[in-house]
Amino acid sequence: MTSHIADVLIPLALDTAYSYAVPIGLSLKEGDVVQVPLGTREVVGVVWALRPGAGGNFKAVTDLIEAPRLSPKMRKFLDWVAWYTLAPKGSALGMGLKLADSERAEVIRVGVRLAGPPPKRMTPTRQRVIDAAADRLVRLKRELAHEAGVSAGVIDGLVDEGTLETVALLPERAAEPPDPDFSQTGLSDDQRAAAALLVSIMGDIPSPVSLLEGVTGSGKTEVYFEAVAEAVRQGRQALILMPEIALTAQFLDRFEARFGAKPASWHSGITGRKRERIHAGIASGDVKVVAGARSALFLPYSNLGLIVVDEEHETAYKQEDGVHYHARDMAVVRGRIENAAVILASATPSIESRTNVERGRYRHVQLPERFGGRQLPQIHTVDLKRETIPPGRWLSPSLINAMHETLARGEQALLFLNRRGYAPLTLCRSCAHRYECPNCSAWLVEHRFRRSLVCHHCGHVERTPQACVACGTVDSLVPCGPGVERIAEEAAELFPDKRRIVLSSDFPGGTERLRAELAAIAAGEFDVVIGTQLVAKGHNFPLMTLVGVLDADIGLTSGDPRAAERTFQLLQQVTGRAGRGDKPGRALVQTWQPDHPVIAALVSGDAERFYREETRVRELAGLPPFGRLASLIVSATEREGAETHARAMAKVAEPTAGITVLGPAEAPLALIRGRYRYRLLVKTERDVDLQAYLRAWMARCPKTRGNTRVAIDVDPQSFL
DNA sequence: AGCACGCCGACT
DNA sequence: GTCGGCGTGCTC
Repeated sequence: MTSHIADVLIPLALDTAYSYAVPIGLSLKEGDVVQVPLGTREVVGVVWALRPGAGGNFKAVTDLIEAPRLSPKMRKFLDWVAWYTLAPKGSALGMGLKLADSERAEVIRVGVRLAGPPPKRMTPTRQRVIDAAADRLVRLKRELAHEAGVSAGVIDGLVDEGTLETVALLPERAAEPPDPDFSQTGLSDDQRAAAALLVSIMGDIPSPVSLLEGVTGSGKTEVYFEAVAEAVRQGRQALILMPEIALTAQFLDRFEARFGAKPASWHSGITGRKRERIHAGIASGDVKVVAGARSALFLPYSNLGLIVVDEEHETAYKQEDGVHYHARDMAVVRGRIENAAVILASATPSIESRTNVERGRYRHVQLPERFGGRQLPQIHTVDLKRETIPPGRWLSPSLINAMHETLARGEQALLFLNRRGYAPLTLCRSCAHRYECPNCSAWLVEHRFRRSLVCHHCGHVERTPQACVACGTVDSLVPCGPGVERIAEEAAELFPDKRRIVLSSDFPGGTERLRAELAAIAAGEFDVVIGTQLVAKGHNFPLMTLVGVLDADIGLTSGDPRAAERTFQLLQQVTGRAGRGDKPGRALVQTWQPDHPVIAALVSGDAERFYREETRVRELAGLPPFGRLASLIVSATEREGAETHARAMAKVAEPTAGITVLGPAEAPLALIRGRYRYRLLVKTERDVDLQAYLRAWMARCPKTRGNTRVAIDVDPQSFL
């Protein structure tokens, strides 16, 4: 006989909580983490609701798990995320709980110190240890061994002899507490005014959202640090969200310079004990400031006062597997639920954030100038219709001249081409065979360095053949078009004595080496940098005064409705790399269409102009002006199955008022790997509740349950 | 997510 | 004759 029933949500792809009987003697509260039987196994779940009643038909809750209880606000947030993203509630819970499930007791760390008489048998190594420990301070075993230049075994021996004693140390803190008044950075008048505005509205209810817009180098970070300081002064927590790649030592050092301690940092590389400590510290409120990638949004903050979304326009904030969500949008919602202020910071704000400013939903805080009077780069177009470039070459005479001038002054030049590999297309010169991917029929891209042909769609790799696979002719492969590797070859011929580096996401050696190379560039160890969009983001290169965009038209013609916006942002970011420090920089943008609105807006530096143009272009294309786009991803184990399925769903959807299927969109790489998936892009008219329609739509295709994932790109503000 | 159940192909 | 491949569906 029990008197209560617990509805337990389990972090699996289940949309409903399951009911369990609460055994007598187990006192539960809503939000408690519990263990329950499910089928043949035991799983962890969270009490989502508790109600009176006899649980005769139900299995019983096994036990209460020692883990921080999920607050009502956290549960509300997860419910909202599940509703908004059309994901099962259990999947949403998975994001908030998986972080906690390895909670184990903290091991007590031990240190050693000199305490007893010398050992009976003295040896030279033992003597070195005793000398090193002569000050009688407590040291970690490893540290002492290192200091004395001996192995840990010697220390153990001395502990057994009683010469050294072990001492329990306090557990290491997840993060040292930041001091909001550690050091005030010298802010300019503009920065001070912006910071004061952000700080002044922090306690407002409903919690305010601010768009902090400032060009590269205008000191956005220092400005939002003042808001972080204010949150800490108020005894509340602050979260700084950033794209994973931007979470660098450089950023943590800047934070430390301002606050005297590093923030807790949270990203996929933080594992094990450290992860648990930070998690527990956030739940208890000990950790005051977290700098993290998007998953940090789902941590159990006990008293969140501020969320900063740095580089808010970044597409990396979009999670495209499992639950689909945009971390920036979810941050706005979590801020509202937690009564925390939200600051969206960017040099190139997204269209939806601009729109929210225009509609008066977000406050616009602008930083007009580069800090310290730095100049914005001069941007010029190079009209490819007017310049003569020999076949097989891609650098225009204008760009080559500019490079000579720049390099002669000992400054750096960046050649930007958003295309990995050597050549995007490979043909056989004798039979015109075109190398395509066996899985997705996309062109295979030659990677000369790796001696292979790579599909940039699904990751398929094959060795570059010696002879044509179709006609057998030897050495007949012709590369068509340029990739960064080929540009590097051209630069090597033109500037043989200059130090060059090629950077792209397939850079050998992984993220760590990449970060080291970025630092080396900043330190001036290279003259010419050739890179893909990787170089557009995050890092500052103080010696770089020239940026050459080799083909500004890439991306403008893709079928993606956000192509223009993305290209504009990317080009504005990459040209913004030029002229840091006190050197004015310039950017040369090679293009076939100098009059294209994106290029024109880029050259004039007029983002507003771009935005107006973009809105007009979208209207002409029949697209909604912003947001209100959704993509449905239908997955199946066979390619044909997914495609047929998607088309069937489209048929059901078309007659539904307000939803138009725009057609298939290219599925992102992550979705293709492993399983074949198919993505449809749909739009809705103004004032149509997309969520409701998609729900109805999915209900009419019952077989799609669990097979369909829906990514929604709608302004969440309209649902608050 | 697991795990069971079920339906077809190749083996001691 | 079974063993085991995966495809499908359920878990309070």
